[in-house]
Amino acid sequence: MKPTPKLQCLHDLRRRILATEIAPGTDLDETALSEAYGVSRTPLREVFQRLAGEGFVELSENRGAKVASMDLGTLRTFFQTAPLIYSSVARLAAENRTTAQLDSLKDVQISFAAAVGANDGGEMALRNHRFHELIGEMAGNAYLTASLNRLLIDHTRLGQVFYRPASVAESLAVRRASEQHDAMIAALEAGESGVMVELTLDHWTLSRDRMERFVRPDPLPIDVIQLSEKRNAV
Amino acid sequence: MKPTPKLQCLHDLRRRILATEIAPGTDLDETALSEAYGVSRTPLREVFQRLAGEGFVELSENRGAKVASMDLGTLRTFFQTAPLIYSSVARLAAENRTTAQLDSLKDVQISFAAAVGANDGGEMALRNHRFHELIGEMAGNAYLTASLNRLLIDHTRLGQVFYRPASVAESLAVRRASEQHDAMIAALEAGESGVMVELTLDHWTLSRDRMERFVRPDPLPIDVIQLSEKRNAV
DNA sequence: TGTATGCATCTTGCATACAATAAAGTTGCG
DNA sequence: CGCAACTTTATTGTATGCAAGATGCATACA
Repeated sequence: MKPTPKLQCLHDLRRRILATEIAPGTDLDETALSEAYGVSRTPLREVFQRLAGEGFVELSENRGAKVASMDLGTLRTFFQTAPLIYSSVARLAAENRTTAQLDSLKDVQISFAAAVGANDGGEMALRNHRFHELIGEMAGNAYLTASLNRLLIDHTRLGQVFYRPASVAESLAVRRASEQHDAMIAALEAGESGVMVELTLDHWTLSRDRMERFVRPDPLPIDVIQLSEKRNAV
Repeated sequence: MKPTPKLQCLHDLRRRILATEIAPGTDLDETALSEAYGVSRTPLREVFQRLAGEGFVELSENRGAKVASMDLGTLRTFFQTAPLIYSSVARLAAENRTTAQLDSLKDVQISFAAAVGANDGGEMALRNHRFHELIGEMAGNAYLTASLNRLLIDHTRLGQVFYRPASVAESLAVRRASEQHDAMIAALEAGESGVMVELTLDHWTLSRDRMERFVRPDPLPIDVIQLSEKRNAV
């Protein structure tokens, strides 16, 4: 693992996209980025191609690279697909995980818990991303991993939105999520695929509810009496 | 759609890999291929990156590109995953297909039937590939499509093996597959997702059985009497 | 005032030349 | 004769320069 500028650029772009530091739909300028990362345009373009393959960006002819957008259609398919893939991967992970992978997962979970303690929303989202990415690796199924990683990109980007504010209710949900991670590690270690699947679905439900509440928050208070008076007045 | 040499190269490499004209595991030489396709190494490398993103090839640092291998692990996960993804995609395709997509699908099926008539195994496999790729597009689910397309790559490459010989039993199976395609088109047109899923699973079973029979053929005849005589002789 | 066309500028795409890295072969020494 | 270190060679990775395409603006005409 040597920090060649090209790989550093690749990793940093991934991170920035996941952190929505670069917003979905943003055009990526070759010249500017190549100067910023100190690489020439040639390797940068290869990085773009690779990011495109992973679903981080979209390429179009003579139009350069653009961060993958998240429109209504994307969101719809996201909610449609996530439970299926997540639970399938969870089952396989419990069956196939190696102890080395389990150790890595534990490390990541420690980092995640630390971020929760520090109330660092961005860090939490990224560690959470890595946590689930690792579970994907445990499953050892290249076909599902392709799906999973794309789901995780959008999941993390959506998560950035509501990891930030950290109201009291939110931080409670985050602690709950962290506990679920611990339980998952236990289930994976024991190879209890059934438990793992159930935990994963619970985890999904928790996350989904928070996303839904963000999209459709409680309506602002309406002064009902005033409204009815108005109606009578007319 | 203009035939720029770069895209031509991309498509041709895809075709050759699917046709196992370039065998799994083969190393791809940049210099040789760039000369062959009349493009410089720079765009060719971008093609490699793209093919890697699609799962056709694997890249490794300072080691160039290699056609995606198909070892035992790959096969195992392939059989494990295919029915799940195929049926999920089938359901969505029936719900979301546009008439334009349906027209394309009909065209491809005509080509497929023609290839069956001409007994052209390679062409059959490629048209079949495109048929199922289109169903993936109909589903309109980028996450599942990522999985599906990777499955299809390996499915087509496996298929090349047994599409070739075309014994009497084989050609019967192929005709059966073609009929299933027709039925699928009808189900998609009617939006009958349940029927579509069932057809897809039948289609999978047919394909799987042929693959299994190829991997584990009927054993050679054993002269049992001779063997038992030998045993007595010892 | 609205629209169309031509020009200028900027961005992307490609090829060639050069640098770095890995593989293979050779030579020297034990 | 065998092993090891060094040199050579082949192949990959990177940079720069140029060409082609796209975008935006200005000007002219309806």
